Amino acid sequence: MSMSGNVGVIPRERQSAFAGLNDFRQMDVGRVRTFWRTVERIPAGANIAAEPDSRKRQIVVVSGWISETRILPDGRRQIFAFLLPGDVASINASSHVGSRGLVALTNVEVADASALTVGEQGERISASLTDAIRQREERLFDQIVRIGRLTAKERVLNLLLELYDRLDAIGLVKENTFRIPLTQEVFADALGLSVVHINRTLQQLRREGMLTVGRGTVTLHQRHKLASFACYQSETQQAEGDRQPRRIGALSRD
Amino acid sequence: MSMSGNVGVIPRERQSAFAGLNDFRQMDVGRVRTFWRTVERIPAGANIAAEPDSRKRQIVVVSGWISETRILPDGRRQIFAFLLPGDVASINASSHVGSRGLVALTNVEVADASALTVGEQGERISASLTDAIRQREERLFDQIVRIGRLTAKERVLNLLLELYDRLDAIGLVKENTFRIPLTQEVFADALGLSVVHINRTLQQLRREGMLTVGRGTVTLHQRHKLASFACYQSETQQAEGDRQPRRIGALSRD
DNA sequence: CGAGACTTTGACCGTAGTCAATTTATGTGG
DNA sequence: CCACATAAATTGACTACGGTCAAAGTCTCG
Repeated sequence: MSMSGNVGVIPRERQSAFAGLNDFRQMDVGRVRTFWRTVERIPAGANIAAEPDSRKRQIVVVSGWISETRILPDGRRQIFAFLLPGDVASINASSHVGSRGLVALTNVEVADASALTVGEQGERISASLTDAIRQREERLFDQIVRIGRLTAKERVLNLLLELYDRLDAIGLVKENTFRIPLTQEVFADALGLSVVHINRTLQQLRREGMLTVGRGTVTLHQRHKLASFACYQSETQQAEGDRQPRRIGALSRD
Repeated sequence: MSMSGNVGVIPRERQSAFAGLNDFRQMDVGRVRTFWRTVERIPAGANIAAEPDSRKRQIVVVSGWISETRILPDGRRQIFAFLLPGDVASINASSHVGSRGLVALTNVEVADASALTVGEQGERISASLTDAIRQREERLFDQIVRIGRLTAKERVLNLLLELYDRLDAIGLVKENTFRIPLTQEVFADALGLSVVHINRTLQQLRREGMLTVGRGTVTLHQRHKLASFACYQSETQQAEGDRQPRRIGALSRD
């Protein structure tokens, strides 16, 4: 299964729409031009797979949303992360049965990361990619905490707060509002909840005036309060508190 | 906060106990000798923090169990992963409030990864470290699926199966049995469940003859059946099954 | 206008959490 | 080697968060 979509040059006009990307990774305009030339376009809903030849592959998202997903044999689905412009991901050549897969949630443009790390500015970009990878891992931890220890309300808020910050960083937030091309089902699969419960949770959050949702758009009110309520900490901290060391014992009786 | 424990040379005699480590990362004996010299010993229950000076740091576990943990401001705790001999982890200099922390679950010996990647064999070891890092990420995904989409019984089995495979790979499994220095509370924090429920789940699994637990030891019966029951796949596959593309819609009404 | 995808609602269920008490290790000092 | 202290494992009673099922309502788009 090879990558869906076609390769093409993105018209210059559109560049303005992604202006934020420049700031995000400190890539200079010249570099971004090169960027455009190696961009691949992928239609919404398509799978992003590695070329049959290349074993491994790293991509950078230029525009659009991607989800990293795994589907269990019985149909249950889990979304690990959402990839936004500027994010990096590796594709395992093996996109076969059950692996982690990348799915375009919108029309997407991706660039080959390896193609960006060569040349004069390569090192600089390489560094920002390294940083992107680090952030990516950090987000996986956040995701684990969300589904492992937070309640439904907290999960929803926590994820929305993360998306807010990430989108804000690339200039896609205006007046506490951002576009979010996610289905409630997708949201549910990311947060380990059922669609029905996501729906009810969103309603509750709306009723409580914590957020406004509508037409693919989300507005967060009083982000500070929300953050502390949902145990959210914008890309750095977290609260430690070493619990007193316990005896390291056996799992059980017998 | 600097790394707890003291640095010392590990007596040669003990090396035999970790024979499996050689096979695991294909490190030749000579290299392992160097290994020992840079080993740091950490007592059970202690925190493993970066030296105040070194910004980032990568370590390799030589012996013992470590947990990667985060504690939320309200005390809830989530364990991201368990580190076993041969595993790699990076320590953020900032071991302050709320970050991800490494906690020794047993007496532990760790080596500095960077110290291992220099010299003649450095490249070879470096490669195996890279591989270890890849596996590590893969396991984070497994962890997300576990707590996001599996039931309590499945979670417990799935994790035990993973530990089985990892311990087996380093020669620490005998007759389907392995030692597991985990408290039910630790187990609970890793699987996003309550201690009480972990306890009851273990009992149920015992009653159903799927496993035997006792005195810090676990025996898995009919691993194959357990694996399919718990959606476990030993470090490779997974079942894909692209759900039909849905319309990418808005999150809601209004 | 219809079809299909998505959202919403209601009724009901069940897995897992909470609280609190009890029992069972495990260890330590005398 | 025993008594006591403490961590860990267990149990029971009760709760509640979130899941399931099924039907209806909305929105989009061809």
